[in-house]
Amino acid sequence: MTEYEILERTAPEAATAAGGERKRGIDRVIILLEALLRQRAPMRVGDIARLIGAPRSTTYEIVNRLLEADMLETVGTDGHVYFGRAMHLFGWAYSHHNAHYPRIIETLDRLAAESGETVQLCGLRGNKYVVLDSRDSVGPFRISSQVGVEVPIPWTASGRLLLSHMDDDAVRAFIPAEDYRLPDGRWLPQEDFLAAIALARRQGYSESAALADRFTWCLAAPILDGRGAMTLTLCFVLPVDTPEARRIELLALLRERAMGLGLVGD
Amino acid sequence: MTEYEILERTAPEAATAAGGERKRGIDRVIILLEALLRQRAPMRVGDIARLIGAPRSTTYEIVNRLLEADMLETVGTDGHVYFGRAMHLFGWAYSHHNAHYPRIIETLDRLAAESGETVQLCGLRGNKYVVLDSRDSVGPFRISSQVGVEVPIPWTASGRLLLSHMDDDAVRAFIPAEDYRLPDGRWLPQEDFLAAIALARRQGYSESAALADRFTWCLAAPILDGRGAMTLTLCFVLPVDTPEARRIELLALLRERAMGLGLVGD
DNA sequence: CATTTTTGTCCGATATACTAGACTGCGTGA
DNA sequence: TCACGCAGTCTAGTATATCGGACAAAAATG
Repeated sequence: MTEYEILERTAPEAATAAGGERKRGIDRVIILLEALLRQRAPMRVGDIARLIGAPRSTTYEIVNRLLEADMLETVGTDGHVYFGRAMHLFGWAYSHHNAHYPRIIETLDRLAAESGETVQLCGLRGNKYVVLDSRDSVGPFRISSQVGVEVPIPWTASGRLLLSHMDDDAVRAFIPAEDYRLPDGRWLPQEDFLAAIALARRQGYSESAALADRFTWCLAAPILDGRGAMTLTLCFVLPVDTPEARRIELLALLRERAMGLGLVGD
Repeated sequence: MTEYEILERTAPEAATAAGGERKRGIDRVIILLEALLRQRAPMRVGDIARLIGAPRSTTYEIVNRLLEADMLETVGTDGHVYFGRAMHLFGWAYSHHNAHYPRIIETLDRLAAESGETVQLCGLRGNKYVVLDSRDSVGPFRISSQVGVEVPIPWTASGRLLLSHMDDDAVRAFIPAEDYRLPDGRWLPQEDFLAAIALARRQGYSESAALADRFTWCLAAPILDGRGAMTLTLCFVLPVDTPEARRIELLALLRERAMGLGLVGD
């Protein structure tokens, strides 16, 4: 089985992208970078071309230009490419533009070190939820998570907090219908989701068991930015059998630390 | 004085970019992102247009497309834009593709915490030196440094290590002539630089006093990757009056930690 | 070994992305 | 009030970026 066939299997919709259409370079670049992010691994130019539905010649042209600019770099000797150093610098500039980002990361580190559990920094990207950074727990059966992978918002505890500034209609308009279908096939009733958001808003935290999968229990607390908006959350991802006493203890710790990060004028 | 005039002052060459030339979108995007990185602050679209020498209509077109893709995002209410969340994710993917990047960052954190000094992770980008991450010292007169700013390689201690895989001719071809001119106006003789590289190669570390500026003393040690290549360095940036005993102590610590990071098969 | 697939580069034709410039509306300062 | 500069959008025309396809060389495949 070629690498491409594997790719096609994981992202068939992209592979069937309509051919014959002329697209501009910028669009190709954006599609290419998104594809590379989803793939999370270096790819060969030929495979990229097929995956994003672009002509080979065009793909070579674009990839070479991006290599020149250091936005991509070659990996290994057989023509694989992946993100380049320029991306690191752009991304660093993005994160650190928020003046207390270093404090957020420090908090993330300390929470992980003190608890030994998986801790994540989460936010939205468009109408999806993404993990922005994480510290994975250490045990033999570690619960780890993929930074940058987009997940339907209703699958997550943090999502309930991140939407708590919206009214019901805004939420209804924001979330695509298919995102209410949980990974195990169950459909989450929209009204339940709206109620959960309201609850999260009242409580100032959110908790969910066996939502995105059967074996995790998530605790999430908001980080308020300078203007009191809730654009980031900290969250614990615990094994679902964590004793209640410990969950309560960790929730308190999480809320205290998250609270300590916010509202400190910008 | 408008913001633009300030910008022009700091990057006059870009502002005088030849007009009237038609460029493709990809090139505009790359130039735009580089400009934003150099500026290290949100900019308004009009100012971007002038700074990168692109027509206003084109700049709006491109900026809007990048906003849509989350590679840029609006900041504040008066039309400023800066890097967006997608950049964070691309950059994260870049750094963490190196499997032991988390260990490198952990080492950076520990060195900073234990010493209280400024510690940096450094590398090359093209034929320039860049700081990839740093932890700044805490004292009242902190020596801080800008991640992502490009600096001529001969100005840095790390640069001597990062070129140590090249022979003299390769170095001569690699470094632009004007990069031998130090910030204080002195010219560093090329032969001295080549000798310093050879010394760094023999010693396995590099040290420089009052090179990039009058008041810092830099210590650098290499991080070897899986194949023994020297693509990253860790370095201390110390006040120039740091007692010799302490410098020796810190150098030993730095070398030990940097050594501990390398050669652990990929 | 012969056969097939893939890689990387090149080229001419043309659909179109980019540009110049016009236009509106807002805010500011005289 | 007017004059001015800037933000943001829109349009028509053309310079050119993109595309399909051809090609040689390299790498799988049988």
